[in-house]
Amino acid sequence: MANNAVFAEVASLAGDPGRAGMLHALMDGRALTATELARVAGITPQTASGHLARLTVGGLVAVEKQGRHRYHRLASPAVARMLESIMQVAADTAPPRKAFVGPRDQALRAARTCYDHLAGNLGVALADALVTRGHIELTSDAGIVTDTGTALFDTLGIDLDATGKRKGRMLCRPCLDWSERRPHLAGSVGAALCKHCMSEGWIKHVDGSRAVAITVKGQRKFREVFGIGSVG
Amino acid sequence: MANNAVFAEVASLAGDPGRAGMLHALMDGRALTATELARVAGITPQTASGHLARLTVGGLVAVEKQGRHRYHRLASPAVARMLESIMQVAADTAPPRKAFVGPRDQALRAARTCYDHLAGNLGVALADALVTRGHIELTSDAGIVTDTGTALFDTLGIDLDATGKRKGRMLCRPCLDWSERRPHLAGSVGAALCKHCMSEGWIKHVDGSRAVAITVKGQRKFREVFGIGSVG
DNA sequence: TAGATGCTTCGGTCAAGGCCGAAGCATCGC
DNA sequence: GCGATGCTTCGGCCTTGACCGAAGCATCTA
Repeated sequence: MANNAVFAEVASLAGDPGRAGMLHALMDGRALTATELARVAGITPQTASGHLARLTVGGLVAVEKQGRHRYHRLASPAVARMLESIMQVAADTAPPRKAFVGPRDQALRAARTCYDHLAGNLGVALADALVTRGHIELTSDAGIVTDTGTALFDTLGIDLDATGKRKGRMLCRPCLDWSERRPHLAGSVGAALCKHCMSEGWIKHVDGSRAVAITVKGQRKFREVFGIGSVG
Repeated sequence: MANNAVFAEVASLAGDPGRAGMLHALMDGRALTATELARVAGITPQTASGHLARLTVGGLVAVEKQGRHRYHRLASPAVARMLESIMQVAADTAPPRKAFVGPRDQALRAARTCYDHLAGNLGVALADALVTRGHIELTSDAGIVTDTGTALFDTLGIDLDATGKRKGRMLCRPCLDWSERRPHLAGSVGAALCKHCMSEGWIKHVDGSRAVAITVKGQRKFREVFGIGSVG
């Protein structure tokens, strides 16, 4: 079955440490240059270039040329979901690893973006708050925004209609967090919420990583709106 | 970051043609012996044995000893979802491949199991029927069983409560079909439906593959209950 | 036009791992 | 017990591909 070969090729593309590092870095949804990706993956630019070429023809990465820079990003949300699910399994497999959490790791666990939505301690706390306040309902399979949730998002100025084709009820997707092992909010609703937090200046990206920092304004807002205390 | 290495290892485990073939075969949710898996993957038993050992320590496969047989199955639903998502990306990447669909491929496209739920032409047709009749609502992110849907499943004798912790609304998960490129019904609801079809004798597994055949009784039932004509 | 910067291609080295044949254990049936 | 069957381990062959240094191309700046 030829299909099988394609499957193996896609999986093996993600199965190299160098490429895995680059894909990991791209999981924040932004587009990065080859040199940046080489640095985070700990390889030389020419090696990264070869990897990126393979990832591009393999359909995992899309590249956009801009002057002398070439910006690379994940080719589709489907790729992001695939990486998420691999991280999921990897987290299950992973050793206890209690000790040795570097500061960088620490920041990632506190709050990070997961392609287009929020994850980490903050992401889980937000999902928890929304659930306990009755704004959303979540199972391991799916989620729904309740009427009060819709109202809340409306007052916050989050446009759910724009992101997903709304028809009657608003559905959303839970995403099991690899660091917290509990679900956070993904899908179009999660993306809209993340985008809102970002544009309102409640959170901002830390240097060139997926980690995000909560601003002072964010601390206040998260407390006021969602009743979330100190996070991270 | 040590985490990255685990990620790459998990992905590379799925990234070998031999292992991919075996994992693909295990996607029907059943447990198979090493020899059976070797045959479907087209490798010798001793090679398969080595692969299976790696898959086991890697946490992708669980093994159960029974007499002189050792039955292998996917270690968790998370692994199944990971494989699904890889197939998803692989299908996007895949060439047009219009010609050259073997009879085996044909059967898979008509109807197959996807770990614990139904996929292929039949799976999509079922999802379509349930949606157009207002029994479920689906987006790309999530799904919900309506009141009439709950009633329908009740009269059919499908116990939704047993599979997922029911709390008020019943949520379910859509799963994009790699052959049809449209969503079919997954999650606990999809699993319950598939289990019901199987136990009622509406469908049955074809030899040792993921393909399922619709029985005569099934043809009648699918028409009566869901209004689905000839499928496949 | 000249130099700096980002990126890719080329060439060669080298380690990882997939593959099988043969042999070794375990378990079942008789 | 004894052979048959399922599976694993061992040893050796061989392909794949990851890696980097050096050089080449493209684009921006001055």
